[in-house]
Amino acid sequence: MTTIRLHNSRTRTKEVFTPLDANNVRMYVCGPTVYDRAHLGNARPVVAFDVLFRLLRHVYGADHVTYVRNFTDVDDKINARAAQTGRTITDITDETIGWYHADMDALGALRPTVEPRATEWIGAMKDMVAELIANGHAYEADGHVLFAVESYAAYGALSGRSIDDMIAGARVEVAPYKRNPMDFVLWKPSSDDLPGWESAWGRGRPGWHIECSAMARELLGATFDVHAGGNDLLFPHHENEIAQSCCANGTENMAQVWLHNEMLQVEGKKMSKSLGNFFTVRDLLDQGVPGEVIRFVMLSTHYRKPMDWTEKKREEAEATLRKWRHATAGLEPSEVDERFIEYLADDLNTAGAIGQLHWLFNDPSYDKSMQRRLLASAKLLGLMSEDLGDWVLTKEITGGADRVVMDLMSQRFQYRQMKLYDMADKIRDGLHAAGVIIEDQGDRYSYEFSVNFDPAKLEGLK
RNA sequence: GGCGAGUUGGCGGAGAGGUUACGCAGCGGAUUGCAAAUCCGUGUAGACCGGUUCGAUUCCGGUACUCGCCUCCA
Repeated sequence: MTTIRLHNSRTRTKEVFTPLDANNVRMYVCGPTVYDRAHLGNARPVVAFDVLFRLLRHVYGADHVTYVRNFTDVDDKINARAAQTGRTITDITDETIGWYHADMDALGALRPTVEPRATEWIGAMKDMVAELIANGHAYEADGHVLFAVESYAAYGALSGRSIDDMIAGARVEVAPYKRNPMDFVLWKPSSDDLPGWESAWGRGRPGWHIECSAMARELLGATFDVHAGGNDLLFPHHENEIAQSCCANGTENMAQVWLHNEMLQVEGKKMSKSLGNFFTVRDLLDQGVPGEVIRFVMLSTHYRKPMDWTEKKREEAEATLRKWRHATAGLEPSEVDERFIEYLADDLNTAGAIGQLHWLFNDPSYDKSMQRRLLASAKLLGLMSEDLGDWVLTKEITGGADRVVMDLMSQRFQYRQMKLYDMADKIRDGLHAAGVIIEDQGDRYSYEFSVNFDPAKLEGLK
């Protein structure tokens, strides 16, 4: 069996992965707060940990892996959006979840086994809060329920900070009702105009961190195998999750392995909503960038390294996938390449794995056995699948442009036969400028539309 | 200020204490009316300063710089 190694943020080392139960390998990834379109940075953990999901399914069997990714659909940002637009909260969250699914599907991400919505698990959250109060790890104050960080000796272990350090450098709001400035909210009161649920502490709503702890426990158990998310969630979100879960469940660990992806950057800076330098996955898809190309770019950098999104990478990824898809059209996938899987099993080294795919592609044999392996292997990266391949071979272009291009191609062919090369080249250059890729093969020719294809640029050529 | 990650050839980006990463671009050649595509060949590295070693880009220490977290954020 393939040995998987993963870099555990908790121990800061790469460790051999051994599931608690090989018949049910369990992973949890923090999902989105659903108030807006997912930006490109949101897609990085989705794609990275989708590869982990595929790898685990490959190694342990598709029926033996449970992947939970939540939707945070109760949150102050959602409330603010509702107040600002006059729409209802469920209207906003339902729509945003639909967008999220559409966008992540376009990137070839498999749907997780379970996608719980926080609002469906309020009861479980209230139970957990009550347990934490009962065993002395939480207290009620001024309508809030707060977690007492000093009651948990291991608080700070994941992020490597002491409570004193945190207070020293803290910019947290110091509320008078907190015993310790670092204490965080488990339950907060809701005014009548905000979503709220009746509870032993009055009408209120859950704090952000308790949502993940409660849903993870309900769906995966008190301890499970992998908990993953963006590196910016490491503190405070994951630190707080551990505190809540371990104190409520009386366990030493919440998850065996914690994985954190590095940030996606634009122009060397983190892409984030607060900086306003972000664009959404949908923006790219609408510009004609295929989801498979976005995915390829994401996977060409290791998940624990910062990655810049650039136009050049997009072009290279597109050219590579186009080349692979043309050359392997009609080939049947065989088995997954061993060297490839070694890369992947080594802490999800997708960049190395792609390098191996390049190596397989340069297969000199007549039966193309290595290229058939490429096809089988690439599936583990979610690449080269049939459902993501439309962008290469499709000729369906709106507005009758296909007809126009065909006529121009045939005209050019005639000019060439008549050796009127100036005329032929003029058409070729014009088609090229419009984004049409031309290939001559002896007395035959073919063409294809690049993603930059712009029908308007054909106008002068007719 | 505290905590953490990183710095590889023109660009992107891996592995390995000594043996080709790989891709793109470049260069030379084949092919072509010329291109494109394809094929063959090929140059260029590992921030800086020390240490360990027969030998380090790879291990250890320090310096510089970049980035992230400490506040909602993937």
